[in-house]
Amino acid sequence: MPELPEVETIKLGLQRKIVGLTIKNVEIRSPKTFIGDHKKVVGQKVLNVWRRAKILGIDLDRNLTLLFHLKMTGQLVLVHSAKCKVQSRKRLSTKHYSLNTFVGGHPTPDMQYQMPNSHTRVIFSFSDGSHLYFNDQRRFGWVKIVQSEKCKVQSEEVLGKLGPEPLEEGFTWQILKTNLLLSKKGRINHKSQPVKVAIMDQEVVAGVGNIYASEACFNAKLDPRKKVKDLTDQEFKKLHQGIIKSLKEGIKHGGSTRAHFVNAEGEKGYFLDYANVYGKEGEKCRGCSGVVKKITLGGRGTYFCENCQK
DNA sequence: CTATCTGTTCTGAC
DNA sequence: TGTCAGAACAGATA
Repeated sequence: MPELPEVETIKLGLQRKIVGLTIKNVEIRSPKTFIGDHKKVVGQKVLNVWRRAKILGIDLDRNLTLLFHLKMTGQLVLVHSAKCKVQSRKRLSTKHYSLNTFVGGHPTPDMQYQMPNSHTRVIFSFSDGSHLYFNDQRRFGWVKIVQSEKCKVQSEEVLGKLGPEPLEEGFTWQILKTNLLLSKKGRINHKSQPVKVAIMDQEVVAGVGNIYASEACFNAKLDPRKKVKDLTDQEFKKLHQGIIKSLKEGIKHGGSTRAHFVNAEGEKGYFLDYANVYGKEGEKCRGCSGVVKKITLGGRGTYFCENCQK
């Protein structure tokens, strides 16, 4: 699932496995998905893998960086060795498979893990024989080549306008409050927005998507409908902590689920298990005796407990 | 079968 | 200026 915790999980996995390798080939199956001249990255070595908001970056030689955005249904699959290619579903052993592949992004049924599949848009081949598959069912995601130097945090040119990284030190409750209350031209005024909608703006805080926005409000015991301008300092503090907690739990989960990802039940277990409210409509609240309700805010599904989120 | 839902983000109309 | 629908697209689910 391509929100911050998922992209972070992919980053950690790729860091261990592709740094130092050289790209031997790039196959583009969906031209719209790849922006730039793919030939430029062939022959370049992977220097580093990083993340900013929901964007994944792979630094290469020659001041080149590959940027990935998975959008809603993007997925990255690294298959280490062609020798261990899975032949049929019956032979799909979790242990065997997880040793040789690394998967991150949008969950799909396990049959689809034979790579490439019908959703494969770009394939990178590395010097050690491994392959990185960029899959994206809805083709909203993209890969692009940019100059590494343009990826500096301050630069809006290639990464867009992004607020602070929620898991870094610079993200304090005061910064969150400032960004939420800031009103200046060219920027959305969040004051009259529901708090859940406001924290999904990447300029306020980077990387919070629809799931974690609901989860953050639950952790903060805050009604997602509450207007930003009505929040007290105490509530900004709770919101700040709620965001951090939800993302950290997501990362913890993303890391621990990876190995089980290929199980038959893996897909459902993927996020429904750890979420407190997301996707839990009608279920008992984990924090009180209430029932989780689903509403629409800013056009997006929103889950919360009316009883304990005030 | 049809209708409606979906984890993202940008654009343009009103 | 703020709000909203629609566009990119494809599949799962009711």
